[in-house]
Amino acid sequence: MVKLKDLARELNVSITTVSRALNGFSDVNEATRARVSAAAERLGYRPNMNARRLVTGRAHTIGLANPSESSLIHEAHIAEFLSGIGEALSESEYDLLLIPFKQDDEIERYKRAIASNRIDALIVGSILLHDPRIDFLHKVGMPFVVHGRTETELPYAFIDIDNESVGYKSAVALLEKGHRRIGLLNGPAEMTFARDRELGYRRALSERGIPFDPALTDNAMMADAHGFAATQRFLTLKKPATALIAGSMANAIGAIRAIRTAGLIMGRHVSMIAHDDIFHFLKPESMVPALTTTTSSMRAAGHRAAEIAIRLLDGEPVENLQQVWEVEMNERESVGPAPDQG
Amino acid sequence: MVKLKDLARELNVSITTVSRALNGFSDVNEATRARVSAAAERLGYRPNMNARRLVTGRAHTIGLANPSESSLIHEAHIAEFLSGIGEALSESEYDLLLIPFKQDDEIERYKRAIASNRIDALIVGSILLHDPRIDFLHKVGMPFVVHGRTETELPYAFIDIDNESVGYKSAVALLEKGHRRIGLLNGPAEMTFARDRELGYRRALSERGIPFDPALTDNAMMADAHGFAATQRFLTLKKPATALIAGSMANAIGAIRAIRTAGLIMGRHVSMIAHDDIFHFLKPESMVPALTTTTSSMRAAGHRAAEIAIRLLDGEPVENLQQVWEVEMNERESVGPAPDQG
DNA sequence: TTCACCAGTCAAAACGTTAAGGTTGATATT
DNA sequence: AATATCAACCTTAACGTTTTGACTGGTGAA
Repeated sequence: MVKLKDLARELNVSITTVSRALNGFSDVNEATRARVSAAAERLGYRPNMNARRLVTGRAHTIGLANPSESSLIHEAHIAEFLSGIGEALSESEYDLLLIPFKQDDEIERYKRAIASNRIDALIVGSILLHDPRIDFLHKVGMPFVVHGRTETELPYAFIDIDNESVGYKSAVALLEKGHRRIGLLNGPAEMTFARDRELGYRRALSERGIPFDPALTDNAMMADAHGFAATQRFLTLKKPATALIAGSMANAIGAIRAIRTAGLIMGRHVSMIAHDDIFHFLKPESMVPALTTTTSSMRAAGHRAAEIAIRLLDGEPVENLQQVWEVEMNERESVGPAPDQG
Repeated sequence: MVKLKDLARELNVSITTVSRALNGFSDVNEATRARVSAAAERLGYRPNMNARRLVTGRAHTIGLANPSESSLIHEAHIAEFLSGIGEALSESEYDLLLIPFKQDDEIERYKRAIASNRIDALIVGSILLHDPRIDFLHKVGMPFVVHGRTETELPYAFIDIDNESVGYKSAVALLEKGHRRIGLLNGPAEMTFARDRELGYRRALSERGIPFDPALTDNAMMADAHGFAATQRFLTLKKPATALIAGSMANAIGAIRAIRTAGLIMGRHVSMIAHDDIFHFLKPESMVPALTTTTSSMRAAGHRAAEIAIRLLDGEPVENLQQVWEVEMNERESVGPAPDQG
């Protein structure tokens, strides 16, 4: 492995000069810099990251916690999110450290990663309404970016989509088609995004004077099986749902199966709008009928989260690093007018 | 951040003694070791990873390449695989470095990670029949574990499932029900796993004297839309398929939709067996009808891959680190007898 | 008594880089 | 002519570990 010393010997200059030449300092002659760069290129020099990390005290690495039991939404979403982070980081020479954790040792894992100087910043997801991780990170002063939001007085950097609007827009679109019984297949109640979506959903209802019926909401992790079960429940109520809002493509698939199993046709007997985080292996436009969705790219969110982390480390104030993305609605074929109720 | 020096001062011993006590050397008095451990615990000492890495020359980190354009099967699978790696690594204090790459710079990224001393070993997936990455890693002498297999004379550590058997068992199960026209929804032809599955499929056919019909195989990335399109093609041949083998749950979903769209019933008009890598958000047993599958856990594979990497670094010979897992068949409701052909 | 040995400890060097401050010799300023 | 300034380079010290080899004082053997 070729190191600074080798380059220095080769070029008859000091190690310092080589280092400063490569790092773009102004007190090195342009001719020398050119010679150094050429030699570095020729010999395939790459700085030893660990030496650099030790002396600078910066790990040049961003951490991301990853649950070992893939329980929550995480599952497929995280792959896309990760790719987005990867895109952003590879442009800026930062590394990504995955921090695996199980059940309840997440904060313990954070401590370990922080104390051993492995990371400069952290990206945290799967955010709860009241999330102890946020308090902890604040307390120890580790820079962090939240994917989502939480209830706290403390300032923090985040990237989130407007989940209130997801619930609101979806509900409004269905209400305008005459639907009055709209089932909400939502995420776990303790998660902020699920709370926000319900808030939007309820606002749409109340603006139109329609009472909220708790029997028409389901809180569970977003999985195929839950979408199926909850939809079956919604469709067999005394006053069954005529429309559904699905929290993700995963439970939308289950919902579609439940609709079919009941002998109903989506877009005719039952309408549906799903939220799509964009998986490449499951496209709403290729469903039959094509699924109307609210859309936001998980990958883009990962990309942005990483960018925010880097800007944070570059000293940009937290206030500039709080972003909420509007979601767009893609109207397709799964929404139709409410059927006449007997 | 508390360091060795702090502990040494606190305990009135040398830095060396603290280090050796903590690292379990035999030449330190048990009483001293106890005092040191207690103090380390009390003050929350964690070794600075970067200093340790620098002096030992080992990064204590395993790398995993991650495509930025999530094109191939990778997508959802990688999340499970990652979790498995995470499980294994967290038990052994190793870190996991994600190495993002796009299109064709994968080997370039490897070089960078290796030369800068970021990783001790690499796990590589999405393996091609002839894979330049394997040759490269051999050449530079970086320890690596392959998830899958490739055609090469060189020895290497791997974890793979018996894909030939996946193709064979699935085909046999369908042939025994009288099916003679079996569509194979396979992965890209240049990938080893897809080649192996086709090999098994063809062996089953030829053992029964049934000619292989290329019109009944489809090679494409495993996505919903491809499953749909290929199934439509298979079902509209002059002599249509009466059964399908789907390479993953992703294109199985598309296939199911195509079957329904054609007004056919799975398990009755068309039988199907899919390979299931086990996603928690998509369960074959909760499909209607429940899907018969061959099963292998992507998560378990990730776990094992990481274990192999660690054993490799511990000096275990490559020959001991080559594992092929048998897959099991889960019979459910999507396979029925071949319908009478007009 | 002398020597060898051993358990337990330590000082010093090394890992490869960055950063602080000093040293040149040449040019500009007075 | 003396002094200040400056570009360009260098020496040295750090970063926090691990590791090597040396040093103790005590014990047992000769």
